[in-house]
Amino acid sequence: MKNSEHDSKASVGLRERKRRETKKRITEKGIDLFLQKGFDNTTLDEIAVAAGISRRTFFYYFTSKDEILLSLQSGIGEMLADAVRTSPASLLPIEVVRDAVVSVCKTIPTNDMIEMDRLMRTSPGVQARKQVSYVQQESAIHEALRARWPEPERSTALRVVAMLSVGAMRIAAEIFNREKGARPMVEVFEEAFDSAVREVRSGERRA
Amino acid sequence: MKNSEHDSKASVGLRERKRRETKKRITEKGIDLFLQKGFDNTTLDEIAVAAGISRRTFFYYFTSKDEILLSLQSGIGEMLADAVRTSPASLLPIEVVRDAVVSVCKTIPTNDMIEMDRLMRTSPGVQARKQVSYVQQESAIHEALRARWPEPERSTALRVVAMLSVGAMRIAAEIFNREKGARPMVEVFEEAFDSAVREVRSGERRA
DNA sequence: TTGTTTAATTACACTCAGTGCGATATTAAT
DNA sequence: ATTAATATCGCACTGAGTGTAATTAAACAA
Repeated sequence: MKNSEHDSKASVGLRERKRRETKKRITEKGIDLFLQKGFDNTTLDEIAVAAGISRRTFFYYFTSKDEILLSLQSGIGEMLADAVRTSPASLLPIEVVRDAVVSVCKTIPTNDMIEMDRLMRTSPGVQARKQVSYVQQESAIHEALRARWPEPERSTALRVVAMLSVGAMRIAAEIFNREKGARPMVEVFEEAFDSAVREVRSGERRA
Repeated sequence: MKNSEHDSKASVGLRERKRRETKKRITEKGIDLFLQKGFDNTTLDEIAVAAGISRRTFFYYFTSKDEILLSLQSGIGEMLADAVRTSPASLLPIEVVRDAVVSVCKTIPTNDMIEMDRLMRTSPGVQARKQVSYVQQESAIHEALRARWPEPERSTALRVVAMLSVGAMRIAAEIFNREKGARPMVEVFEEAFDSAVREVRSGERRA
C-alpha cells in the first residue's frame, strides 16, 4: 500500500482523481437542485442528468438519495472527536465537550448552515436521517472521551455528557436557524449549554 | 359536538368501533409479520392480506409503513408530559423530568421493550424514524415544563433539560437492551441520569 | 506494445412504497 | 327514503432502490 486513501497529492492516479471529481459533481449538482426545487421534488434522474452520469451510476457512488446530504454532515463527528482528543489535560469532561463544540461551530460557515437547515426541513424523511448523524457524532465524542477517562464505570456518564453536548448543539442550531443567523452560532450554543449546566447545578441539595 | 374523540364509552357508534378495530388489526398483524420476517422483508401487500383489507385501504389508516411502529411509541410523549404536569410544585425542573421518566419507565412492560428494540434494529430506516419520536417526546416535555416555569428567558434551559431527560432515557434503553433486560429499565435510567448530573456538577468552580 | 486484471459505467428489467383518481359500498343524519 | 359522509377498493402511475450482465476505461505485467 503505497498511498493512503486520503492522499490528495500528485500520485493519486487518474482513476482516483476522476472518481472524486464525479462524486463531488454529483453532490454539487444534487444540492443545487434540492435548493431550487426541494428534496422530494428532485428525482434521481434529474440529478444524474445534471451530473452527466446514468441513474444506475449514481448508486455506485451513493447508497441512497439521503446520502448526498448526510455526506455533508459526516466529518463533523470526527472534527468533534479530534477537538476532544487535543484539548488541555487539565479540563473536566464537561468542559472538554463544551470547548469541542465551540471550536467546531466556529469553523462552519454561517450561510452554509442556514441553507442546509432549510433543505433539511423540506422533507420529513431527511429530517429523520439527520437525527441519525447526531447519534453518530455522539458516538464519536463518547469514544474520544473514553480514551481519556478509561475507567469503565465512568463510561455511561461520559456517554450522557457526549449526548448533552451534541443535544445542546442541535438545539442551538435550531434556535440559530429560527433567528435566521441573527446571533453567531457559537453564542447561541454557549447560552444553551451554560444555562443547562446552571439548571442542573441549581438542585445541588440532597436530590 | 356531543362526544369527544377519545370517548371509549358506549355511545361511540358502530363506525368508530369498526375503525378502531381495523386499525388495531393492521397494527397487530403488521408487528407479527415484522417480528417473523423483519421490517424490510415484509411488504404492504402481506400486511393488507393478513389484516383482511386492501393495500389501498392501508393508506387510509397509515401514511407509511413506519407509522405502524411509530404509532406504538406515540403516547409516551403525552405520558411524560402528564407526569411533568402532575409532579409536586416544590420540585426543580431537573428533578421533575427525572421523576417523569422514572414513572413512565415503570409502566412499560419489559418484554415489549426488548421486542420492539429488536424490531427497530432490523432496519436502518426505522432506526432513523425512532429518533424523530424522541424529538417529539422532547417537545412534549419542554412544553409541559414551560407551562410551569413560563419565564421566556428560561425556555432554552428547559429545552436542554428536556433533551437531557429524553437522552438519558434513550441511552438507558440502549444499555437495557444490550444487557437483554438483566436490570430493570428504571434502574439503568437512574444510573445514567444521576451519573450525568454528578458529572456536570463536578466542575462547580469557575467554568 | 500487447494482453490481462480490475474498476467504472451503463442498459434493462424488476420490486416495492406511496399517490391520484374515481367508483362503489356502508353508515349516519334528516 | 333521501341525502350526506365516511370507508373500502381497483387501477394506473411515479420514483427509489436492486440484481444481472454487458461494455468501456484505467492499471499493471510481460
